[in-house]
Amino acid sequence: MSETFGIAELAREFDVTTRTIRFYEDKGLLAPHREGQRRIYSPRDQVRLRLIMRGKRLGFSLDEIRELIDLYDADPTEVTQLRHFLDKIRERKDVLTRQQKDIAETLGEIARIENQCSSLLAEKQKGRKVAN
Amino acid sequence: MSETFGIAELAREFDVTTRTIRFYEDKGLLAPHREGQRRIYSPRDQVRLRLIMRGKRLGFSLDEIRELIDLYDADPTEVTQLRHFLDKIRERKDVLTRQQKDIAETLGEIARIENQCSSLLAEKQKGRKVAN
DNA sequence: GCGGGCCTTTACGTTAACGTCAACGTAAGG
DNA sequence: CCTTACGTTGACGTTAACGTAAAGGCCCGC
Repeated sequence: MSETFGIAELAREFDVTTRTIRFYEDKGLLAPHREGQRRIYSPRDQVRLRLIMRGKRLGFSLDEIRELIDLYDADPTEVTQLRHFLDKIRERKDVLTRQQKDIAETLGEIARIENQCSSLLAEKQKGRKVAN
Repeated sequence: MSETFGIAELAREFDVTTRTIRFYEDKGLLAPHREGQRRIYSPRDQVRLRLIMRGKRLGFSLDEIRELIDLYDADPTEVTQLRHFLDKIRERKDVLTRQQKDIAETLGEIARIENQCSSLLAEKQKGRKVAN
């Protein structure tokens, strides 16, 4: 019914260990509500964890991921902060754009190899039939 | 004249330390020719290092990077190997495609934030002029 | 001959991101 | 009351990817 998770549930859902989740909390990436001692994960926490996982897939460090997440839900009040904020955003954009390029290149090269391979495979199999 | 590099040159060129380069060699990612004791890096080695750096920007481990590079210059002779090879290639493609999606999402969200921010900044600056 | 630059190998140190283990609390079920 | 499941904190272990320092070889110009 409720959309809140216990730590074990959350761990199963995201296919990580509870240790990992607690570790992220230590690092300030999560801050679940508590019922007594126990951690309760709201939908918002779940979104955060999703963001964390996405960051990891992109190879970012936990520090970088926290910075990124902070961008998501901070709202800077002062103009100076706002500028700084925009700078950070653009840095991120640059990195991500760079990654896009890298991926495009790599995918291109891989595709070439794959084509060579699969046509080679086709050859071999044709040859086999004939040879037999 | 010659296109070969010493280790220090290479390090400067790619903005890494010589330690890093030697480390990659230890890990089997590079295998430079030697003149006596000294390492000589051919253009081919330079390409390899470039691939390594790209892999790192994408968050791959050195092991994963080596696998990828091995894909580049291996040519599998047996059909069984060829199949296995194609499997690996497709795995890579999947990961990269996944990353593409993740990046696209992240860039989208970041763009939204950037827009909010910059319009907010514009507001503030207009308000300032008026307020003054 | 000597400092400086470039190179070598060997080895121990460090950081991030967890894994693993210990020792304990609490609530439910038989 | 005992076990079982789920949770807690705390502390030490581990792996990857280097950093850093030690000790020395080779060649150059002064």
